[in-house]
Amino acid sequence: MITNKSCIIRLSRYKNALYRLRALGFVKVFSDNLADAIGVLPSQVRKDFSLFGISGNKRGGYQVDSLIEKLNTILGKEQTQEVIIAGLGNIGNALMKYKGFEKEGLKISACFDIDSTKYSRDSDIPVLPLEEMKEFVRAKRIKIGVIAVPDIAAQSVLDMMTACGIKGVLNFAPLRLRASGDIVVNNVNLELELENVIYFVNAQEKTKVS
Amino acid sequence: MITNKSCIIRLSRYKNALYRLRALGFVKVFSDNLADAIGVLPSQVRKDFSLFGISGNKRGGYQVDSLIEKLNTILGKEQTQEVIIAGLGNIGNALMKYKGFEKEGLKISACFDIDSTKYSRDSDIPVLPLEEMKEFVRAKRIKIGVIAVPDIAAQSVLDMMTACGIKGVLNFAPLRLRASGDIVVNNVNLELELENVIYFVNAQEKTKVS
DNA sequence: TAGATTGTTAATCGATTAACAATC
DNA sequence: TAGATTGTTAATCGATTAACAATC
Repeated sequence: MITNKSCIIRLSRYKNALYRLRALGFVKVFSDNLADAIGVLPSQVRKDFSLFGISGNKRGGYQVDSLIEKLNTILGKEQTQEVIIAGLGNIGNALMKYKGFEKEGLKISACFDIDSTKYSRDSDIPVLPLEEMKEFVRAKRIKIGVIAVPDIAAQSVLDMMTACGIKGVLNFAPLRLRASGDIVVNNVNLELELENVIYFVNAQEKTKVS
Repeated sequence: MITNKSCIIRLSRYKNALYRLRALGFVKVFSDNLADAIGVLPSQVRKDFSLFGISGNKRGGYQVDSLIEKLNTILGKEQTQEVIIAGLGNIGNALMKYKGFEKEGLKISACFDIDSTKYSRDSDIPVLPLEEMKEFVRAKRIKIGVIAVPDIAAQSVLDMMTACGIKGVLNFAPLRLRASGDIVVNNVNLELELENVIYFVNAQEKTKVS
């Protein structure tokens, strides 16, 4: 199934919206309920679903429970996903402590750093030397990693993760990484996101003046 | 100038690439140097530039210095942009301490929280009660805010920022905020980004098997 | 001059939206 | 049955890519 990122992001949003709707007592939903909820058109919802073979009932909409289940299967959320973090600086630390992941079925299994003062083998989420990554990842068969190290170290950490058998990476270092092999890299660049806000604010102010 | 987000993101990337190229000694660049650097096609580079009235020299490429200057002007980076953060939890804290912003001309001017134990009026970046946001923002004419508060508080903080005169927001709360008036909201949803990586890893594994 | 590169126009591509037949 | 909603096909839209004349 080849689909684009924004389509998958919409599936996640549908899923989140459905949990809210279910909490409100909804048992079935129509494409326009979901469309309203995430801010797209009803035909977009139906199109997305048909792309993944999700079907509802003509005139009867979709059953909330089974829809959530199907979306979770597609998104790989039937089981808890274990994730490791490389780099225990500001961002790595925030991610480690962030409570939002747990309720999404994401478990931070360990953090890795080069600074030995940060090591703590016995804490809830162990902090280990980078050199132990391969052993840990292989033993636990972990597929997902987060890169939160300084820019200059990011490429070598990606290479290390690739060598460990990590299959997907969320990268916070603000530079383009060269991926070798078939590893998926998704970049989050906070400076760029802020710069983007600033551009559109300035653009809006200019159009208002003119 | 109405353009889409990905075009502006590319402008930021060109700019970053140009700094690197300049550091390597480049005085002029061609569209295919820049294309290589950020991973697009040369015609994309020229198209983007022509959209913003940036022109080079036929056969002579673009002057690095003046190109950087023009991009910085477009991106609103001629002067330091002051930013406030609402919410001093894990993410807010990481952003406050993050060194990457400073060298991008972004200054965190203050943080706001409801927890009085976090207040520190005299630190380098003051931490203030939420109620003082309006006064602070108006006095300093701040236009950009970051929302890093818990989900349930996010909408009310956006409303507060709107009331303060904030024009652009980077939102880390994983839910869709309703913007009133002409405020720009850019959402960063870390759970969604991770979920996305997981989906594509699973998708890739499936195609490899078959 | 010949060759290289821009800037712009046209073609392509893919994603979103609209329309509507099928049907519950 | 009449009305509402899906699922899919066709139309639209916008962004990316290719092509090429202009020109340095």
